[in-house]
Amino acid sequence: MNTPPILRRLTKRAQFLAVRQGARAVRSHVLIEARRREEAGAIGVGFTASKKVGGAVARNRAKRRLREAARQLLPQHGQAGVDYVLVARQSTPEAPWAALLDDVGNALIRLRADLETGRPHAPKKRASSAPKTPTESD
RNA sequence: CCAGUCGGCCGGACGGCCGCGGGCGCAAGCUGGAAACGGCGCGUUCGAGGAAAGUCCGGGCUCCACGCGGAUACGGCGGCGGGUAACGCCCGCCGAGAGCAAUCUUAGGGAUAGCGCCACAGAGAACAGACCGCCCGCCGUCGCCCCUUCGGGGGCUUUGGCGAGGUAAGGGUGAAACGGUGGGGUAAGAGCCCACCGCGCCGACCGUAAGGAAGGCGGCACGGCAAGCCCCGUCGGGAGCAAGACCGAAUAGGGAUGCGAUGGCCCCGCAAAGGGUACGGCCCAUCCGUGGGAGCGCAUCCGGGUAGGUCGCGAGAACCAUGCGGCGACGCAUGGUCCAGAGGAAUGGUCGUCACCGCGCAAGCGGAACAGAACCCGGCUUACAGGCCGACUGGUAUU
RNA sequence: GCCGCGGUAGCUCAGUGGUAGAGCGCACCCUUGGUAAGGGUGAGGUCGAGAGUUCAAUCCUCUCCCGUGGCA
Repeated sequence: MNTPPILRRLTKRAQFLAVRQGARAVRSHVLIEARRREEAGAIGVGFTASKKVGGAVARNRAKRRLREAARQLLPQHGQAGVDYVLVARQSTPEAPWAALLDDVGNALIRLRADLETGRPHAPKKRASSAPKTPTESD
């Protein structure tokens, strides 16, 4: 963990769709999705804001704040080899900065726990590999 | 000072710390690479708007179509003159309308080129019409008066009926009813006549023009809708940077060449058997035979093209200053400046000071609009906290 | 980013320059011992919003709002 973690941005639509199949953590100001990639290495991170958040100005602002929060917190709480997608919610542009940081950090910690403990079964349930492998019992 | 009208401008400022995107540069350092060069890093510089928005017009640019030109169809525009690359935009002016005024609004060609529509109400609605009413005539009638040869006649008045009579002033309907007011006139009325107003025609003169207009003539006729069809004038080929150009993986498929394997199926040639025969080894060719092709496999190469990538992509109808021309839109000249360019998309986080607004005696607390370039430019439209400047109008006060 | 289509009753849709309609649904009544079906009656509309043209606009024109589809 003392090796400097390399952040890599997710840019392609396919990457975002893949992360949707992983674990997720919802907080009042943010929704974070995470999924372990096949190959290890850098921390992947992407940001997204739908039109529900607001106009172009509000969406840009939400993504900027999420980007800054990720810049501060992801090196500590993120895991190498995992892709994260931070999704803006309606309160993201106007939320107090401390509360937003709290939500992001909290969600990242929770996701790390989920990925480590629940990795054998929990992620695979939703994983995109499900269609290929025979469907497990629910 | 109060109320109002118009035009122009701004859209918080400065500074710490940590970060972001583009350009340029880089001695050393880390890293990839054979190298060229690149990544990290370091330095430096630039980094959203007045609407970046809506995508409603006009252009540039690109591709497609098309001999030029013109016509038709379809669509846009529509007072006149000017500005402009162009416009449906802007400026000035004209006409019409609103306002005490400053000023504002105005899709504003043609209704005797033609077609169409004008509901309901109303008597009548587009070559108009006559319900009530008013008047006249005829016949009757209540009352009064006059004349009388006593049969009746005439006049005034009340009222009723009839009329292929007059009239359109009044009532009433309607968005709109073949001018309005007053007077004369008449049986009653009427542009029937007159005055003024309105309307129509002509029009000296003024203006580049739209148009204005002294004056004259005409008793008055020609309703509205063309953002209904249409006519006239004028403009327009279509699509759009997801245009378009270039590079181009994996997989599948296409083509060329070579090699290999060829049992069957398919196609072509030969013709032994077989069959036909006009008796010419002339004709036919289902299996077997034989030669070839196609098909099959492998290799190499070629072209299209998907994912993806590169370009298109910003020195411009650019901006700033000054001067000159113009009422103005704008133009010209000189000098200066370089000013965003991504591709899940760059301006954020935090702290401080000042300025603005609200609350509060105060310390202080809270607020700060509309909104994010995506090929570029000129307009229009729409959204918007707060503030600044200038010009003008009306009122009030003072002089 | 560019281009197109649509908005009428709770729902699905007609409609035309002068009256706003149909089917389903809803309410009440009849029918039935009681429902369903059937029959009858009725309620329910800023015709997405605002301007303009017109005597008159759901309709014609312009601007805005919302929804929806296509284009590499």
